[in-house]
Amino acid sequence: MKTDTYHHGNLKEELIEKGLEYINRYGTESLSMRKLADSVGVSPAAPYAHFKNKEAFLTAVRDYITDRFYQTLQEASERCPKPERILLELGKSYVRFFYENPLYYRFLFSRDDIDTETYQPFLLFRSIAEEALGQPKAGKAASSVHTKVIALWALVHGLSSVVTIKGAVDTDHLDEEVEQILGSVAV
Amino acid sequence: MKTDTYHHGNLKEELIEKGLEYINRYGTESLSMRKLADSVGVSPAAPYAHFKNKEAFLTAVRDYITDRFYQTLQEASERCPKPERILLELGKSYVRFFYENPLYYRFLFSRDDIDTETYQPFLLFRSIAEEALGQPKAGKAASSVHTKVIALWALVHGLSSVVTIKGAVDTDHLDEEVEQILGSVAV
DNA sequence: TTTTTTATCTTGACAGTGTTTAGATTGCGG
DNA sequence: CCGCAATCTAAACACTGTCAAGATAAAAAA
Repeated sequence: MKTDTYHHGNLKEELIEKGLEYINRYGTESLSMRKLADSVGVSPAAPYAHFKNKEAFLTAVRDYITDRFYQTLQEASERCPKPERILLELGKSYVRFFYENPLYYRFLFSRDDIDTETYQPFLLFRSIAEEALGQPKAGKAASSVHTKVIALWALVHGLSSVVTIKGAVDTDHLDEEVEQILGSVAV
Repeated sequence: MKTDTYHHGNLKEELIEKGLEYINRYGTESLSMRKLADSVGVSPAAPYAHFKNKEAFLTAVRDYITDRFYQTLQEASERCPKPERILLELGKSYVRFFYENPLYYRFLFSRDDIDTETYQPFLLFRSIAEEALGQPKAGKAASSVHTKVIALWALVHGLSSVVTIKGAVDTDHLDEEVEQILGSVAV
């Protein structure tokens, strides 16, 4: 708040938010710790009191975005009244999130340490999808549900990437398009 | 070939190949023009006789990879004898290409100037998919085929991304998995 | 309260980066 | 063979990530 104090106050949070803003506007490549520090009114080395290095900072921003993403999915699933439409709503939110923030997709998935068993957005997606597709019981049924979940996930995930490519999807009617596409592969 | 000449000979090509190799081994972030120049035995500024700047160089490498990708898809489609299986074979090659070169996916699609109408791999994919799904004639049928093509593209594209995420797909039996996933959404 | 500790920030430095400029070298067309 | 254009080197610039030493202030301990 007050800018002329020696101690900034909440530098860590402000750095993350400014970084988030910058990434969504200009991308990750041109982001520099020095510019970021300067834009917050702090010396070049100040951020290193809160982050071990640039990579650690970017990880923090990624975690921040991932949280937002997770919340978006959760809200979408809670908002949907009819259980037979929940997969459609979930898919639409998934794609819309990245459509509205085109640079997030590349940024989020540019790391290689994501694990299916710990990645919260996927775990949420999976549990909802499993419920909607019918609980897996045993044997062949379970593996069939599993592949279908992966297929659906890959589909919305791919759509999120494809939607940023010019001419692929009519983004003026994004929700309808996504719904149609999801419908065309028989959810 | 001979290293001790003032003029390198084919610096441009060698830079691209070395860059390609580096990216696939260490990723794009840590790639530097100076290291690259050094690894080819040339002074730091030499690459700039062939590329306007780093971005232009990376674009050249992207184009190079995109060509390889295109050829891979084309070969897969030509290799497949049965027309009813061509979509499966195409999808498997698509995914396998990025599975074998995990860093290519991020690198290729980190630019935002891809256009559906000029991006060769997509044009190839579309023409094959349209053929396999039945030529669009007019009216509703055409738009139905179009959405299905986008859906399939998004699916294999998403799988290419998902396949690099730990635990998502059993990569020991990649082809079978992909075939099963494609089958589960009724191609 | 006063004192001590700890977290936070600044200053100054270093190596590495992209890139430009001026000049050296060389292959090639006349 | 000569001159031109392409290709390279050397030297420089601004900028980057990041570390070490010290300044400041907030929090904890006395």
